[in-house]
Amino acid sequence: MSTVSTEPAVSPAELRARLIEQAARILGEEGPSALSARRLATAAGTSTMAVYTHFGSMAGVVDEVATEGFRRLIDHVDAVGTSDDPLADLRRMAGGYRDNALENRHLFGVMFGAISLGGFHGRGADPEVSLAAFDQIVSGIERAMAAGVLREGDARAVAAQFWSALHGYVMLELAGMDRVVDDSERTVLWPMLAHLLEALAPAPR
Amino acid sequence: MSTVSTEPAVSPAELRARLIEQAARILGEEGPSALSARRLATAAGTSTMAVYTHFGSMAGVVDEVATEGFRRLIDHVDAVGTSDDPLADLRRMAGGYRDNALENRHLFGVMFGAISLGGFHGRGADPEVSLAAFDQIVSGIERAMAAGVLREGDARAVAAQFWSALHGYVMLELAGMDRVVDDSERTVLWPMLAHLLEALAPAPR
DNA sequence: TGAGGTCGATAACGCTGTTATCGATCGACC
DNA sequence: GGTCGATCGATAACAGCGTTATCGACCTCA
Repeated sequence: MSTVSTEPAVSPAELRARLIEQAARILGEEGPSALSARRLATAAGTSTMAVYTHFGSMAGVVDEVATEGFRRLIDHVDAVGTSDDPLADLRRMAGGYRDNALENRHLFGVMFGAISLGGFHGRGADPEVSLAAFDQIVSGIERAMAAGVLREGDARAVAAQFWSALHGYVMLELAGMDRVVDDSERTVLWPMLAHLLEALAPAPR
Repeated sequence: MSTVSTEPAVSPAELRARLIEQAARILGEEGPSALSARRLATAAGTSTMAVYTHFGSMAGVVDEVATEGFRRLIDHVDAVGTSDDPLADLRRMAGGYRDNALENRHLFGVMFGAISLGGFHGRGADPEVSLAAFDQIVSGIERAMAAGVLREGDARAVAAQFWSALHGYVMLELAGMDRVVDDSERTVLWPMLAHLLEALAPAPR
């Protein structure tokens, strides 16, 4: 028998990807407190040093995971597709946004919670990726304007309003604040978005 | 000279209050990563054990600080007072909410960020206090309904919509997302709230 | 075949949250 | 008035944390 290792001998790039993947998994399954350098390294089958050669610090890991979270959000929202009813598309985008947040609550927290306790919080996700997520909403608004169901105007500003309202509802829901109002999905989220879009509708002539 | 100590000999209740006060101060001045049991104990002039006898764990401290944050928010919003223009009052409440968040961003993060990294997050603030904060908004909405500038309806549901939109804008601003839209206070926050209230206005007869 | 450089495994630093132990101090009750 | 009981906090220890220095192994290119 030779001394040749029978192990796969992963490349640095593979290892890096595996670290991000495992970090996202641990975060999602066990929450923020379970994500440590040693734990992450073991899960990825390597040593803690690999974490530091690839990401510099745990904050670097978090930034990378946050970016990954935005990529998944984009995919999730993209999956709802488009129809010939741009307002319905916006509603379905909102639903996708919310579903993604509820299914990946810890990941969502990292994406937006520069605010973190006891924690490493780095500089946040790659702006290019988080901007792409915002651009999805902008596109949705633009389609609605082009179709004449929303008043023409600054699509980015309108998209930011839509996003703020949606995001706020989701954040409050994640924080458990939805308990202050019963059945809030039916009496808060959808009416709120409907009101916003209604006020942005073209003036009746 | 007797052996009587010249120290103040603080009571347990005083010490507890001092711990909460110092925890809020450290968090506000130096951020989440500076808040440790030893650091907190030293700042309050005691030992780490005091933290555990009074709060059980650091998570307990965080819950208490979050509750304190809601109390300060309530005071801040209360300070705007009321006028005979309920809609203007709502706008000023929103301004107070936002100002409070920007001035105490770490505290704000703890209040709503059950989401925390590497962290202790406990069960959140005392529901009674956070509910009181929500009730401020409900009262504002009720006054507007009573004055006939908002359509009569479920004030709690409407308040939740108002809160969601406001909260979402503030959270995105704290996360640095306001950079995706220029001058967002003027083109996002106020127009968004105006649109929401406009859609909730009584139907013209 | 050799040289250079990248990458990760090992071990150590000071710090963290948390707990066991124990002494002091204060109030109640006989 | 004196003693008993309980509450509270100071000390010291534990395992685990992020991070770093060291160093050996490997892969690439000449």
